Amino acid sequence: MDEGGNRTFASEDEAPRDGAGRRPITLADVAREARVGESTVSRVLRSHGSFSEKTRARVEAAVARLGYVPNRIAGTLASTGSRLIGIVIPSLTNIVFPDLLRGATAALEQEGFQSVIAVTDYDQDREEAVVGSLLSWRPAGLIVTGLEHNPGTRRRLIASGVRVAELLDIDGPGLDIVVGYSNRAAGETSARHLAGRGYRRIGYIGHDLTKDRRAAKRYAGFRDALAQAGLALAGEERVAAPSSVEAGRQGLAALLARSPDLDAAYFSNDDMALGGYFHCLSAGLPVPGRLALFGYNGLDVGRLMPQPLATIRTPRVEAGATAARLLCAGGPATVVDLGFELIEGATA
Amino acid sequence: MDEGGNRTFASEDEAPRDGAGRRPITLADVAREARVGESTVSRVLRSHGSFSEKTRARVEAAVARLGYVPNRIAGTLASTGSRLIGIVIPSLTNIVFPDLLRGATAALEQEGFQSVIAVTDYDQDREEAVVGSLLSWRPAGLIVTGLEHNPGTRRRLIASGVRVAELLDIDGPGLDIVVGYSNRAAGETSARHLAGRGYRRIGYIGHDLTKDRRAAKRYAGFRDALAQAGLALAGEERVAAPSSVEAGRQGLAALLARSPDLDAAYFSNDDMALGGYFHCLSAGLPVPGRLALFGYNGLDVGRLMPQPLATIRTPRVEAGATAARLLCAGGPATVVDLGFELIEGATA
DNA sequence: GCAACTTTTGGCAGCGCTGCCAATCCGGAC
DNA sequence: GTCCGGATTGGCAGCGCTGCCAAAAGTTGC
Repeated sequence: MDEGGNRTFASEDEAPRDGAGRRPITLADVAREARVGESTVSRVLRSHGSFSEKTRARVEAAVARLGYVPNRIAGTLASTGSRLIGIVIPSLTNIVFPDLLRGATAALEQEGFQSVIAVTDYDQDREEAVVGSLLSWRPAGLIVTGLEHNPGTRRRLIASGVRVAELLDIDGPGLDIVVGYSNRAAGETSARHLAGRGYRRIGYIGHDLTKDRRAAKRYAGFRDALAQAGLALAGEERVAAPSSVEAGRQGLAALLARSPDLDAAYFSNDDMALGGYFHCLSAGLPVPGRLALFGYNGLDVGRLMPQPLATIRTPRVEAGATAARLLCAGGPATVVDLGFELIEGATA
Repeated sequence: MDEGGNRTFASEDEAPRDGAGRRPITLADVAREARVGESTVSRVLRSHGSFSEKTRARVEAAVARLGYVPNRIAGTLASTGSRLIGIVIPSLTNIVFPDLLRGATAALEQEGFQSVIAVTDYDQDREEAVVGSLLSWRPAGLIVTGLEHNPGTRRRLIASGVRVAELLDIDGPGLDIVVGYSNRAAGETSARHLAGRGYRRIGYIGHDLTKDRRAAKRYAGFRDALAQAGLALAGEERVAAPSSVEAGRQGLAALLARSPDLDAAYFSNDDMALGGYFHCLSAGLPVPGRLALFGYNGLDVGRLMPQPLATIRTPRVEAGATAARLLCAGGPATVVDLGFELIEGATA
């Protein structure tokens, strides 16, 4: 039945069992060992249907004796649903997405699901490709980030008939389940906060907004709310790179070089803001006396800075967990607004 | 041939096609549509075996027309290898592991593999459970973290016959492929560096070492090298929590309260060290004049602090990528020492 | 035009498991 | 002892795809 060292085998039943490379052990082997039918083994292993206690013991003993590991590939093919959830995130560099994963995998595990992840690098074409790739595993559901997808992605998602949860944004129409918060409102809240505190010459330091649509929405909300307060951005710097501490530090330095008279800086993310804070420390700029700083996301690190960072805390872990639970539960399409929280901190 | 409002269907072949919920489209549908055999479609889709250009075009047109998505579950069951790699990491909170994932998923994608991830929360029993769960997907390989596993996990890994890569540690015997660096040597290097700079009253601030075996190895190496230099730890603080900025900040504060005369602090991780740095800033302790700080991992944030953090840079992304490539390549068992790099920084 | 190949193609038996259905067993009730 | 209904159990047809093998279609050389 397979490459047998140099003995020969009278019947397939005598072929060497697994252990480390031989014929894999199957449900049929367990059934034979336990002297019951295959369906009985299947029922016992899934605790589904009825069987006697004696049978259960027999089967479990056989499983242990043979070291049987069920083959979920076969199980999934034979049954319908797959107990796999695909998760598509733009990046693993920004801690925001591991947070989301964390919430999702924890909730999925409780429900007995497994997650397959894919990373898009904020590229919509890659998103389309990885969505296709994930769909080929016939997942029970898909978690994607944001509401903006290119037409091919939308088409695939819709055509697949798979439940989809779109995360971390609710500013726009969703396909099915939407879990997140309003980035636009977060931007507005940030602007109102800074304006309310009396800052007038406010600058913006952001990363690549064409790729990060949620950051673009915060930016738009921020500008609009400033305008309502009779203000305009006193300067801005877009770093053509993903959000990072370094981008924030260099961005603020560059912006101050051009517009030295800013009194506040709004960053597209907390890690950018932390970079800005480091710049202020290095340059000897008192915060917030000389320059106020405001971030976004509410990372732990901001809370622990000598002066806690003024920011917006977003429920990322909760979003992942909520989406996972909704997907598993299989209810109707919904939009869940988890909201966000203004953290006043001490830097603005 | 596809979704027809409320007609009835003469034969199963006329049953409504997918679109959003009907009978899923299969390879057989594509074959019929393209008027070729199923195996021909399969060959074209996998670019495997030979077929004419004309046939390729016909098949691709049919695929596009029907919106066919191959079913990898069925494909995997029918063929042998699964093009899935399971990745087991202890945590998603510490950026180290997303880094590892990043390297691995990027390399895997190039090879046409997909990754399934599972998180253990530094718990060996959970590791055993998730390894079992991942093995049931019959992955082509498994990436796990560290060399320490409980007996059940080892048994399963060995019995499965699946290739395994153990990452981020090379201090001990491995099962198959081992990719990483010596944590012990990193601890030693750190101690020698501090001792060489003339620090004499060195304290240690660490997180939960019973769970994080690699941190424990660094700690052991650090103590041993100090001893060789005729020194001993002048104090230590173990925070009973995972590594975090907060743990570092509180840990250093607590340690200094007990041992105010320390001249240097060695942290189990960079995020702990960053917390320590924040404490120094808040408490007005000059760094490194009053207290030197030394971390581990070489996170970006350390490089961008007003005074770059003295630390050890570890090749985490590279480790993930290397392991992924080795697993896909299928060579012999090996140990790959990627080494680490001392970053002198300005805090020690 | 034909033999000898090579390329292209189709048919079909599984891969290992689950779902359905029929068979068997068991414990009263009669 | 017999009959009945529910609890257990086994058999077997797929799930959708790939691998193998043989058939069909082209090619080339004479």
